[in-house]
Amino acid sequence: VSKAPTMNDVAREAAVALKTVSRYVNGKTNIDPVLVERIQAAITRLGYRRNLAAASIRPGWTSRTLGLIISDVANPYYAALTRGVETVASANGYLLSTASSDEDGARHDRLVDRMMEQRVDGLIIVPPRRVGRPWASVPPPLPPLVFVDRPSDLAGAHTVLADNVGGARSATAVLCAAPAGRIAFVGDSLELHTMHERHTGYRLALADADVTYDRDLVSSDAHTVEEAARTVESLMHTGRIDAVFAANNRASVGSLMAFSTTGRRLPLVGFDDFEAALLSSPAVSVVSQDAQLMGSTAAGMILALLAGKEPHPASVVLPTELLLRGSELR
Amino acid sequence: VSKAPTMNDVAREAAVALKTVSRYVNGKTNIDPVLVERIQAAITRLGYRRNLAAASIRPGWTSRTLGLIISDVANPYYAALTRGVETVASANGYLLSTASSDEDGARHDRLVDRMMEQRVDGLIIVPPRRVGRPWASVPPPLPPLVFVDRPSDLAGAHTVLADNVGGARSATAVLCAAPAGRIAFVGDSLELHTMHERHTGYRLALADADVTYDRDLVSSDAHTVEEAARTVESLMHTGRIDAVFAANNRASVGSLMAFSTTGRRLPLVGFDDFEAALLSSPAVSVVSQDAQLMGSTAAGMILALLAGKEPHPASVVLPTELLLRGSELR
DNA sequence: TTGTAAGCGTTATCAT
DNA sequence: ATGATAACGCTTACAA
Repeated sequence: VSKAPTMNDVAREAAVALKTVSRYVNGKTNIDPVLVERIQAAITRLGYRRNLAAASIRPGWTSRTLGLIISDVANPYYAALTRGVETVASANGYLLSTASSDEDGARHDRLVDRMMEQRVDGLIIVPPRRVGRPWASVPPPLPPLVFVDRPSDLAGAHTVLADNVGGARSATAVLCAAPAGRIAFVGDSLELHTMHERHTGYRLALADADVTYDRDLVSSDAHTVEEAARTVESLMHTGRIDAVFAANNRASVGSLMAFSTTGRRLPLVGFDDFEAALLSSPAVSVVSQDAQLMGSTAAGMILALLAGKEPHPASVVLPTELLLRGSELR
Repeated sequence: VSKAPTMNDVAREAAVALKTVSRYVNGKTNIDPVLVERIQAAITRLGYRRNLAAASIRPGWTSRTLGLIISDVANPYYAALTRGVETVASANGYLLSTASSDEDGARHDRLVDRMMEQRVDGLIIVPPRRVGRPWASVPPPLPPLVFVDRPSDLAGAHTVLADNVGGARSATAVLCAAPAGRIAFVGDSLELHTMHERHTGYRLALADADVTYDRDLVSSDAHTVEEAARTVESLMHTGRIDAVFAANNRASVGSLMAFSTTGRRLPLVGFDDFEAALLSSPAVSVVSQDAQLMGSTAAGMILALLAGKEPHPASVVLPTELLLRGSELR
């Protein structure tokens, strides 16, 4: 591995001044065509590639790199979000540094520090469940920051969220519409922001339909598909539920498994779409959230901030869509 | 947004020389404890963060950043691969720049150039379907390079592939084992390396079982789930097939849809695992490939190269695993 | 142990 | 239009 040729090498090879090469490389037009020819030739002869890292340390210059910290790329939801960010970034000439925090605050903080040290131009962040250091304690200057999927502890921060309350409310409302009563809420811990919101939507829909809220129908410890399946099964055995609102896709899949083992199905609507939803019969109705749009929206806000514009609105709540496919029916 | 404090600012604030701050920041031990104290204080007071981009342009220094170019992060397979790379990179203090080529050669080449200009230390690459410029035409020096999932046109390149031939062979063999005859191959274009290999495995298994190869049972235009479903349906209507080898997960899902619409199922084994596989009954047997392991293996090879070691072996073919879940039976 | 000075590859100022 | 020369923030000989 030899050393990469520098702009200086090109200048020497083309017998012009360093600055002229710089001008050429930066697309300046006022250059003698003869010299352009010589420079062009020297560049291809030497195989010169500009060093953007070196250029970025000049005042007023940037790395043209965005940072994205999510919880786990392997999760399809965050993968889609990543794609959204990437598409916008790339279309605007930005590279994207990605990293997964695994919901760990300390790890998350380390990644933030690392990206700031690398001088990314902007940071898009999914706050981890187990939060770490408060944002207020991070010394300025901070790069443009946008939080996605969950709110952050930073006051007045730019945020892109999904309408968890509205989505859960409409899903539950559909289940209420059938002339039946008891609708189970199956999900993860209510300490999680999204779960809390979906639970709120669930309660609002019940209230809308004059159904009394029953704490015993709410299960918030379905962390895995298997746990969700067991939960739904036991709720079905008690015979006290007539329908299921699955508050995340693990709960949806768990419900399907419970239906399959008990040989009996109940009306079901899930939150967040999943691949298998179309394959079961009836197909599973879901509240779908557009993760990719979330990502591209966040990236757009970062770009606005980088352009010196304050994005309007400062924060966004993206609507969800209720996809009725049959499973909501009795 | 004020200007970030520099090492010089810290030196002035702590009333020491620039070099001493540099020593401290780089973890050198031989520093007067009194000065350490002063420097530490100045750093927190000013909120100093080192500028890694600036450090990286010094000779012998690197950006400690890896680049990863895949076809699409939103594809669960590549998302898993990304996670594998990311985990290893992050554990070794490397940041990861990711980008999707969308299988487009020109786009891919642009991303490669961009990452090389940004001076990433190493590049992990999934060659796009519609290839662009040959690697031999890229002027040196090239960073350490590892190709994943598909072979590249670069002679002697380090590569990490899945055992597509072996996986398809074992899957087809299982279907041959049942005392039946005609096994359909449903997949995408055979021009794709992975498809070609899986088709080869399919043929080898047929030969192993003394079953004659019938070109009419091979469909290589199932680009989408819907197309695959239609293909399988029409094959079933002709009544000429007794089993299906689905050569990718779109074909697997399409087969399930065809079974559902025709109300009749055939023995089925798919290539590449998918979420819905466990939900259908019987559960779908698949050849599973460990994309995450592929990513971590590739990252490990890059790290070896960066450490000056030649990785052994220079290229890897990762085994696949045949997961029998019931759908392979009559 | 600490400081001075040079230099990494680039861009910007300001003469020419 | 072109070219010396000085930055940018950092590390490292080399001197003190």
